[in-house]
Amino acid sequence: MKTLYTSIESPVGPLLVTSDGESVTGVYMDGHKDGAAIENDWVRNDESAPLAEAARQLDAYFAGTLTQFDLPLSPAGTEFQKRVWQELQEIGYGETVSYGEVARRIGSPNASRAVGLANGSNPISIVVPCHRVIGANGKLTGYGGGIARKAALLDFEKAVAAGGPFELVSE
Amino acid sequence: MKTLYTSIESPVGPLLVTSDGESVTGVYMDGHKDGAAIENDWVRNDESAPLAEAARQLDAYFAGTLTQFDLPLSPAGTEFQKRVWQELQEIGYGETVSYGEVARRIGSPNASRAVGLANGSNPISIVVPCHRVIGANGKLTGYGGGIARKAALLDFEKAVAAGGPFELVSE
DNA sequence: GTTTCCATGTCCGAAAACGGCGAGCCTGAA
DNA sequence: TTCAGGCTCGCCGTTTTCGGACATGGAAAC
Repeated sequence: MKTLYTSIESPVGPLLVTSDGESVTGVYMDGHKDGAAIENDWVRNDESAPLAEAARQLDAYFAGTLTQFDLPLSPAGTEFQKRVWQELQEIGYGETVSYGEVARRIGSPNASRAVGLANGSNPISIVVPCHRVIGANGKLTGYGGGIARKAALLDFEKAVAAGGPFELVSE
Repeated sequence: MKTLYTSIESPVGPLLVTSDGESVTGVYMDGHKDGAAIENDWVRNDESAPLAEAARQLDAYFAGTLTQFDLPLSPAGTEFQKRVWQELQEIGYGETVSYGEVARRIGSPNASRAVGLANGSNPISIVVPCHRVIGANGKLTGYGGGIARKAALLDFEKAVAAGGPFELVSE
């Protein structure tokens, strides 16, 4: 099962998108914490269905015309992590939720901290909106791609949702 | 990559043989130390090439007509373990070698004890002849399938090699 | 307020324990 | 003297265990 990948441009810098040929397995920002390195046995393929579709939807997202992704996803992780990532996709566009709230929703009320970790190891940035989870006190607290990007994404989504003029600062 | 398996009868009890479809990955005795348990996602298949061939050669081995196996093998293990298992296959039929000697042969003269461990975790009994390794003082010291079986196998091989009458006690 | 604890899942590095050993010594019996 | 046990101690890869670090949050004590 070879890993396919492509790279697309975006206001937050180039995005590396990976796939197993059937589903999207990752979306990484440049300079991401876990440094998404292209492995030797990966194959660049811009036409593979999941990758092409992901590129299309990401473009639409950054144009402000798409507020909900519809892609086959299969992120690699533990049961707990997958439960968290699943739950993240229930968070509406432009909304924010606290780590503790996510913990409650998945039935582990005390695992707020573990949710933070799972959040941090989310392989599919943006599409799985880990940027919509913030501290209970309103602070952003952290983001794999850097807090600045997290803030930019949230501001952008709020502006679009409000129908107002929007701008996503490049960096 | 599903695991295929079959089971064959032998003088030392039923043998569980596993394969990845291309090579033999394991040969386990009944009541083996690491208890070769059949997993849920394994598929019984007596006709798969490697398994059918393994069954044929094992039968010949126990009949005393085969003294050298010729099978595609791919045991799962660390580099060190694979080096050890590779070396084991160089030991002639009916011969015995000490743990320390094996250690010297693979270039780690002092790793005799580690060789013992690697020996113990050999997944392909009989075909990879871990039973031919004994203590420097001549004692058998140990065997995954039980010392009695180790002794029986060695006696059997010596008798066959000597051209004399042979008998492999059933248990 | 704010400071301190604790609960919680996962990963990672370090440390320790554990063997299918073997060489070196010592003891005790032919 | 000789040699077979038996004991101790170093060797080495693997596995297990343990302790910390973290994208937190709530309760309790000051």
